[in-house]
This record gives sequence, C-alpha cells and structure tokens, in this order.
Amino acid sequence: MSDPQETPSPPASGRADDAAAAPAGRAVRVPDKPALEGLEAKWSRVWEEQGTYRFDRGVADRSRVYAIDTPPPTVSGSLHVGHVFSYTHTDTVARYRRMAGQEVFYPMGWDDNGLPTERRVQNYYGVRCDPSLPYDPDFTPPAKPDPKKQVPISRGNFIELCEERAAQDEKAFEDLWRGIGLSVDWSMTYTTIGDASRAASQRAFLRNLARDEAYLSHAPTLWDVTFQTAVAQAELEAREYAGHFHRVAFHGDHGPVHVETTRPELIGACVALIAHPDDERYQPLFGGTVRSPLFGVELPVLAHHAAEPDKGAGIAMCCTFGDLTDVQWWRELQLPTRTVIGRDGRILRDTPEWLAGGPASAAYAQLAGKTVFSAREQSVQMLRESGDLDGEPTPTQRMANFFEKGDKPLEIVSTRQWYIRNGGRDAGLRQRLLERGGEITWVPDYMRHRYDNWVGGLNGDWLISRQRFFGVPIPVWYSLDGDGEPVYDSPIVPAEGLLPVDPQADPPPGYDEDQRDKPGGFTGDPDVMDTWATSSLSPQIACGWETDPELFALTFPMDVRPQAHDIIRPWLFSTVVRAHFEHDTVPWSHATISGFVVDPDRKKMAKSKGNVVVPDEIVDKYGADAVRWRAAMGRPGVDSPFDEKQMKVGRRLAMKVLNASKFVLGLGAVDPSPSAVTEPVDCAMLGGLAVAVQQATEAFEAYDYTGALEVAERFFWEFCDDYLELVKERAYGGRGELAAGSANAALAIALDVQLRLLAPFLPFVTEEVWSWWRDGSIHRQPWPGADDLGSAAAADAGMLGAVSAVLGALRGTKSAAKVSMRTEVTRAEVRGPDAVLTRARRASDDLRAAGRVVGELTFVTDDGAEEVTADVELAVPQA
RNA sequence: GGGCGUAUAGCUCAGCGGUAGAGCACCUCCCUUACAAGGAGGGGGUCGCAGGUUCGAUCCCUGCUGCGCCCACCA
Repeated sequence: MSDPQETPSPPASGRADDAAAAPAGRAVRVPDKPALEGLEAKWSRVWEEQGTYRFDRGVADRSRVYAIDTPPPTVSGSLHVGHVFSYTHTDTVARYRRMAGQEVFYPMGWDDNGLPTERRVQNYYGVRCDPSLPYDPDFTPPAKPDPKKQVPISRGNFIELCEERAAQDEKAFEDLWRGIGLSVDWSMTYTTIGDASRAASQRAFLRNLARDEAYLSHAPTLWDVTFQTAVAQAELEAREYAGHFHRVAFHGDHGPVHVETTRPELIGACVALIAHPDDERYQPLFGGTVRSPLFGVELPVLAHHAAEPDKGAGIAMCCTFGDLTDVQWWRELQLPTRTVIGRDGRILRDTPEWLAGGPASAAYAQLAGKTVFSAREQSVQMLRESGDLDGEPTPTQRMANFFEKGDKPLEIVSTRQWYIRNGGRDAGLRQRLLERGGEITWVPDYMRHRYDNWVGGLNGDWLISRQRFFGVPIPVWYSLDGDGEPVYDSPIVPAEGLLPVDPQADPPPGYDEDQRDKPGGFTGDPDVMDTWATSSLSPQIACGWETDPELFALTFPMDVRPQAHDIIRPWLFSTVVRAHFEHDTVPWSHATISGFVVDPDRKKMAKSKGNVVVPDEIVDKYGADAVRWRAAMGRPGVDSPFDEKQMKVGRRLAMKVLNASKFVLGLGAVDPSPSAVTEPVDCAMLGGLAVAVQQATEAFEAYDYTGALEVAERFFWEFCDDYLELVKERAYGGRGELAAGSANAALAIALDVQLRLLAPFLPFVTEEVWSWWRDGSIHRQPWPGADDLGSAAAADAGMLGAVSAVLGALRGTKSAAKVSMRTEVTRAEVRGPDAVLTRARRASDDLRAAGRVVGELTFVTDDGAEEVTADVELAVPQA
C-alpha cells in the first residue's frame, strides 16, 4: 500500500525553490520536430513507474488530504465521450489540488456488481443462470453463443463467468483512463463485487438491521416480469405506453355501471369499484354492491378521495394490483388481496378460490397461463361475446412505470423484501436527510434542487433485495420450524469477522451444512442486494472503513463526490443515507455535477439510439490533451453537444505549447530569474501573467475549471501572438546583453509558469516540455503563485495591451495593403489616446523591431480617437 | 400538472447595470527561419417577446413564449 517510490517525485509543497531555481548546467534537449503522437503512451508509463500519483499516507493530517469519491463506472456498459468528459473534469481539479499542495486521494472503483453484468454475460456467452443446477467444474461456455438458445448453467458457473467477463472489461476501462491521463492512484482500485466491497456492504447492512434501519416486509412490490425481480422507486422510469380504454359494464341492482379500464384482463382481480365521495353520479351506489362481468363476483362500491371524477368514467375498478393507487386503496380501505398475475407475468394457472366453480371458473380457464397481453385480447373477446363491452376500445397513450432497464410495464405483486429506511415513510427522517443535502456544497449550486425534489417526493422506503444472482448476498439465514417453514421474524446473522458470507453456500453459525432446507434446520436468504446498496458505500469502501482505520481517518468524510446529474436520486441520495446512519455525517463536503455530452440534436447519447461517440477513436485521432481541452470547456452541470471540430482547437493549443516552448528554449531562455527582468514591457507581461495566475487560482478554488482554462489559454495566445513577436529581436541580442537577458528571463519565467497553469488540462504535452529542461514531473510541482513572478507581478499589466494595440495597428496597415508582414516601414505615425501611447512609447524599440519600422516612428496623441490607428509608408510598393 | 435550468453573431458559448465578446465557420491577405492541423487582418448581433424599476437594462423585477432536464401521471 505504501511502497516507496523508486524514483521519488518531489513532494507537492515545501519545494518552491525547485521551481524557481536556475537549472544551471542542465542540458536542455529540445526535439527538432516536436509532436503530440506517442505522448500518452510514453508519459502514462513513466507516471506508473514513478508512482507520480501515488497517495502518500505519511501526510500529517486530514486537512492536507484531498479525497475524491470517484464514481465506479459500470464496466459492463460501454464508455462514451460523456464519461471521458466528466472524469476529465474531476481530474483537472485533482491535478490542481495536488499542485496546490494537497495530497490527493484519488482511487478508482469498478462497478461490476449486479444486473448489467448478468445481462452482458448472458449475451456475451449465450448462457442463463438456473440456480437449480449443480456446479460444473469443467464447464466451458458455448463456442458460438446463440442468444435465442441460452444454455442453462448453475449459479456458481454463472458467477464465475460474470467475474471473468468483468475482469476483462475492467482492463479495457483502465487502459482508456490511463490513455486520457486520469491522475488516479491505480494501486487503490476496488470492485463493487470484490471481497472488500461485499464485506463492507454486508457489514453496513447488518448494522442497519441491528439499529432497525433495515427491515423485512411482505408487501405489494413493483415487479419486473422479464427479469423476475423487485425494483426500487429509484429505478423507475415513466414511459409512454400505448393501450386502449375499454368501457365495461358491471352489473348492479338498478342497471349496469360502466367503468373505463385499460386492463380488462384484471377484472378477475377486481376487489371493489371506487368513486370520489362527492361525485353526484355515484352517490346512490355507495354502500351497495355490483357483480363483475365474465365472473359474476359480488363487489362493493366504495368512496375514496383519491378517485378522480374526471378520469375515465369517474369510477375506477380497484384490482390487487393494477397500479399504485390500487395499493393505496387496498391499504386504506382494507380490501382483500386477489392476485391473478404471477411473477412470470402470466395469468396464474390455478383457478383462484374466489373464482372457483360455475361460470367464473369456466371464464378463468380461458385466461389461465396466458401472458398479460394475450389475456387482455382474450378478455376483450369474451366481453364482446357477453355484451359487457360498451362500444369499441379507444386507443390511448398513457404513462406507465418501467424498470429503467426493462421493456415491459411493471406489475405489482406481493412479495417479501428487504428495505432500508430512507424517510419515505417517516417525515422526521426525511427532514433530517433534506438537511444533510443542505450541508453539501453543490457545484453548480442549483443541483441541490434535484436532491430536495427527490427526497421530498419519496413515497416508500428503499427496497434493496433483488431476486438475482450476481450481487452481494443478503447476509442472513432463517431457521426452519418443524414444518420446514422459515421463521422470518428472527433472521440469523453472521459475526462481522466472518464477512463476506454467502448464505447459499455457507451454513449459519450454530448449524451444519447438512441441515440446510430441512425442517428444524435453516435456509439461506436467496436474494442479493441492489447494486446501489453497495455503491452507496463507495466512500466507506474506498477509504477502508473498519479495515484500515489509519486511511479512514485521513480520508473520510471525503472532499468531493463528482457525478452526473442523472444519478442524484439513486446514487448520491443513497450514499447520503448510508453515511447518515453509520457515521452521522455527510459522506463528502462537495458534490460536483457534470452535464452530459449530447448528440448534435441535443439528445442524450444512448446505444439504442446509435448516436454514441466512442472515445478511443477520438483520443487516437486528436490526442488526449485535445480531448481533455474540449472536456474542460464544458462547465459543471451543463450539457454540451458533441462537435468533433472542437477537438481541433484543443489540438492546436497543444501543438502551440510544443512550438512556443521549443522557440523559447531555443532562444536560450532557460533561466527563470525574476531579478534579471528589467525592461518595462517584460515586467508588464509578467504583471499580466500574475493577474492570470490569480484568476485561474480563484476559479479552481470555486471548482470553475473552465474559467481557469480560459484565463490560462487567453494569456497564452496573447503571449504567443504579441509578446513573443515583440521581444524576438531583442532576445536574439539585437539590443545588447542586458536587454536580451531581461527578455530571456521573462520568457523562461513565463514558460515555466504557463506550463504549470496548463498542466491540469494538458498533462501530456506540459510534461513533455517540462522534461526538456526541468527535473521531476510537472505534476508534482507547486501551483504557480506570486513568488514565481517576483516584483514584476506588481507591474503595469495594462502596458502590454497598449503595446499590442499599436502593433496591431501597424499590422493592420500591412494587411490592408495586402503585403507581407515582413515588409519594412519607412515612416509610421501612430495616432491614439494618450493613455495608450504613453505606455506604448516605453516599448518603441521593441515595436520598431516587431513592426519592421526602419524609418521614423512617431506617436500623435488624439484623445478623441477610440482606437489606435497607424499611418505608414511602406518600403515595397503595393502589388 | 410541479420543480430546475436555459434563450446573446450561421454554430458552440462567455459576459450580467454604463456605447456588445471569444472560438469555430465565412471573406481578404501572408510560405515572416517556433508553429500551414500556421500567421495577420476583416465582415457579421434592435442580446426570445411584453411590461416594470432606473438618469441609463442584454444584465434587476413581473408576465408570456420556445427549448432542455428532473419529478408526478397506468381508472
């Protein structure tokens, strides 16, 4: 963990002398043709070898540490440029903090736990998990997977394939992250299915259980029939779903009562008709009964305020369960449970007892075993025949709840599930969790509304159990009574020291394996936990909770949680819940929220839409620094459309850094000594740089990496376009040694400081240039400050602008005359406001050289003029 | 329906009380020994609409409209 670095990098602070020291006698090696190609491979290897980004836990105290709760990407998914952008955002901040003297704790996790990996394995290998099969030690996956004929394999074999696939995916992800220069400490990676995560996840769960923050409950549950698992509120997605309204007659003593339903297949599950208590139309029916069509079941007509008079016919068919309103009615009106849909999404094969016998039974027989879809068609057919369908079904679009990864609407079934309290049923807890959100600094600030909105709208506790295989097992067993029935109200739990456990493989304490599933013995809880139940503990897992107290004390609570805005509800909130219960704190002080990269039509990138941009190709084509530049131009929280052309701009900047550096060092400007800077224009340039440093620092402190980049970049271009041109001749020695020395010192300082300003954004090219003339990694140098610039920092920064304005005027005359910038000027009269000319006059020798003014150069003050203009005579006549 | 954000040059975006800015794209010119994936210069906008506050509004307030996202919505 704390292995010594082979080639020690300079510590992040206390070595200010290192940057300012003249590298006397050091060989400066500048390539003839500097290039961006190959820098990623070259430097990522060196950084790994030298442990440049290794976390040093030798730091004295928590305040020196900057701890990042890096989002563990889902390795079964594919990375697109959006991921690259948001991870780059965090990396720029990490690099700034490291240079600013903090010891950065920057681990990486891989989320390989859960349903996404299962699905990937099923498709990749053409297999499916059948828990009833025994483990086959010699199993090899099909050579040619056939997605339509998945081979059933045991739970053990299935999990092995999941682990194998995940390990390969993780390798590919790591390669990409290294390729774009994330300054992650790769010795601190974790996976959400690994032993440490499983133990942490189970430990946290058991502590929740011991404090009654987790509980088991048999209740109506949102259920995905495809995956055959329960799903949580945070995993819901409302989607448009096409259906039909069917006007169906129930039979009362005084004639038919019509309801409108989109789900006629649920008539057999109907337990009551319900209308609003104030609805005039149904007053006479309240308290009476009606008989259902097809089945003739006697049903009460009840009043409830949740019934909406203007929806459908104003009277609803309450089934157990058609939707969440039905659940509310079932609960509040204490209605019976009449389930007709099974967990496989089909109508139950056995006739339910309330439909047994007579015509009801015969009708039911026509539906039994059918899918919801065909049972609906069959029901319509039967209603038509019985004359209970009034008119034809009318098409409708409505919103239905889907599991975000599923493609069939969710059903509601009664099941036994594990929950963690989250304030959904407890106003006091909800309020406390809202307050926790207030303790976090949000970047951008308005993202806190999403948190408040979500927490305020919770309507139930967090359902964490999943009827799946590849996940962290719920670490409990149940004893079996004499009839072999599980005793659910007193689960058997393992000691923490035994974690992680697998109740399907390990017997509980006090039992032997041969007592499994025998009366008087035990049974293991068959479920696993939701992925978020583990990833909500990413701070605890990364920081070594209960396993590495020293590390935990240095890093927890962490400094920042970077993530995208789409997972505020499942991930950010659940992480707050876990830390609140376990540690009575927020898990981090800051949450930085990235926007998405969207396609040119501003649609979210999704594999299914075919608009995903694969990052590897872009990185190969333009280089990592160029892609990082573009990423950093996207501000926190703001979605930005992908436009490949913008990569060129970043690439141009990276190239410019190479070329300008080559030029400066080629002049022999390698000694950054502030005391040698004497010329006014040199001081002015450094004065301007001091302002830029100050602004970039303030921007970074506010997590405004974009602002920091803009400041550094703007200065750099002006430095290249104007200052370099102005001092070229002087630096060559055209006006004597002292004047050249001033230029050279200023150039060396400016290069040194600007490389460091740009290092968080362009880590490869800045490291490359640094290696030409300096020792150690630039990424372990101190962030630039006033000390680097000496007294020049107090210089008149506006002077360079004035000089540039005059130079621009001289260039303008040549451009208008359509002659080369090389053309000599035999006479020039510059006209402009006094404030500008007074400053420019102090650099007239540099101006003459840069503008190639060989004759007279005069300045004419004209305070009425808004701009600087020049009147010139050119040596070469117009073409 | 509720919440949040947003509306500035053809495009992507800064600015946010005092006569409109950048990059890209476009036009013109320049192979000047750091750089042609370059350099220099230039054209282009009643700052969504309507009110209000102010000496003065792109900027503050109110309303409206468009767009995006989050939440709610299965009778």
